[in-house]
Amino acid sequence: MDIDSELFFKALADPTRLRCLMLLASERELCVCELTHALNLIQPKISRHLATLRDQGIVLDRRQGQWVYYQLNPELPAWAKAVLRETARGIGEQKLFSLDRSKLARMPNRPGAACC
Amino acid sequence: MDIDSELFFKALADPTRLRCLMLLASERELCVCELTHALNLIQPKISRHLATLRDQGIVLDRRQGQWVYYQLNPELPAWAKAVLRETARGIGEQKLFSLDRSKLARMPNRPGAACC
DNA sequence: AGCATATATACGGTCAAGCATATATTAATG
DNA sequence: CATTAATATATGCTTGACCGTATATATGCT
Repeated sequence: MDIDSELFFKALADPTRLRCLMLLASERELCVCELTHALNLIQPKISRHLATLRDQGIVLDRRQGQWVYYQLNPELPAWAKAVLRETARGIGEQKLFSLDRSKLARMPNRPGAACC
Repeated sequence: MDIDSELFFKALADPTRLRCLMLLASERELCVCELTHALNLIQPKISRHLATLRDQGIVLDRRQGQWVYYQLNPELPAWAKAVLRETARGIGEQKLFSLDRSKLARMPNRPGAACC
């Protein structure tokens, strides 16, 4: 698969999208409401940013019932995956991103395959 | 050294800056006129973009006589260096970036330590 | 000093990207 | 079918980034 490097970095250059991607890098698959809760942002904002990531092929979406799950596109070129991996490794421990993870971990009534 | 991840990716999200960084990743040190020639862009544009890279600590500048040389900041955090390395490996062979390199290689009267 | 070259900055204008609010769509449930 | 929950999109607005042109600064040379 091929992506445009300029668009790829533009995608990472927005804090909301970067936080989503960092969470997706550590959690495999998340639905919009989980991301909304973890980042503590309003739903249309999350949805809009996920749409731009999807339009660029950076994430895949999958509808299951009322939920839409997003994951990193496994067909991203190797260099793009490496960029995401190295970035997660490098900044994942910063307060902002750790808090997102713990907020998600503490979310009540998480939907998803995990629980059923 | 520490950098802001959002600003870092914003820096990579502009084609002029990305091309400069890709060239610097393969050439160690380049002056403004070499970059101007290689990318075939007007000088103030190159200069302005290099200034933003410098202000963010992504590159270092060094004046030598009438020339100002730029290089990747060796004190960038490891993850940022890895991102640049992986990106160069991944997209360096695309036409745009190869052409920049060959344009540079063919530049007449290149200044710099190389020749003296 | 005066000119030429290399580089940096200032200025004014344009356009894209992001935002919040409001509304539409889709699916589950009663 | 009506309602609720989850998600997506539309709208109007604002801000910031980038651009080209013009000008300033700095260095070297004669």
